[in-house]
Amino acid sequence: MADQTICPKFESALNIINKRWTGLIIFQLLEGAQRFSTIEATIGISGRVLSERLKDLEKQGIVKRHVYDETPVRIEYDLTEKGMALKPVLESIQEWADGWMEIEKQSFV
Amino acid sequence: MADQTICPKFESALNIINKRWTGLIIFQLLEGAQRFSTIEATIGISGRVLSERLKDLEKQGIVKRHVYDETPVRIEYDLTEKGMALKPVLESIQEWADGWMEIEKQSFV
DNA sequence: TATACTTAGTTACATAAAGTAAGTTAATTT
DNA sequence: AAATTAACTTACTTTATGTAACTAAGTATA
Repeated sequence: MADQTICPKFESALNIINKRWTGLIIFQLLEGAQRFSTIEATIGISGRVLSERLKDLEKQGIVKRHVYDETPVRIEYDLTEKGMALKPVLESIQEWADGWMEIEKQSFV
Repeated sequence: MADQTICPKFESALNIINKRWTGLIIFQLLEGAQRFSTIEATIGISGRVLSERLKDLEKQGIVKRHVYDETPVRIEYDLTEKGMALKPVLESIQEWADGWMEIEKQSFV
């Protein structure tokens, strides 16, 4: 009636990584610290969900929020060590994508 | 106003892999071919969504559905070559989980 | 000085995705 | 004949995401 065999750490990891947008957010931050609006524009996520995700990721210790008290204030997000440790995951996805994904031509409606 | 820098193959790959349950389904099938009800019970997904996911994954060429015409009929799902190629992805997630995930004690409500 | 713009969000509401539970079909066991 | 199992599907509910407008504080523009 319930799961048995699956490693709970693995399952929790999937619960984080497998959430919509999380992969792309982390991928972006592997490039270096970025501002809210930059992430928003680059990956095409809505502000509402980006805000939600960044808070989750911060709570998970994957992302860190930095407030630079300049005028105007600058806020940047970057990866913690735990977050950086996800690099091989993203790389393996990239490799799989290179080897196996077809680019579908988008038909513009 | 829109994304620029992200590799479209990578993005499509993430759109598949990052869907809820997909990771766990593939992880299960890495163990070998399995029946619908086994996957359902093992990972705790609802039948409705499992049915949906398996169809998607089949369409993507990641999973293959096999009908064994015994009585009663037996249906099994397994990974294609493309699906098997996701093994390193799941392994890298497992490694990250081992290194960085804390097990939260579940408080039963 | 007033108006408009930018950043980093939040809020309210609409739509899409996932969960729940019951139903279906065909065959099998009791 | 009634109950059970497998592999789904259907109808309905709850949750997640998208959209758009709003806020606050500062900056630039007319």
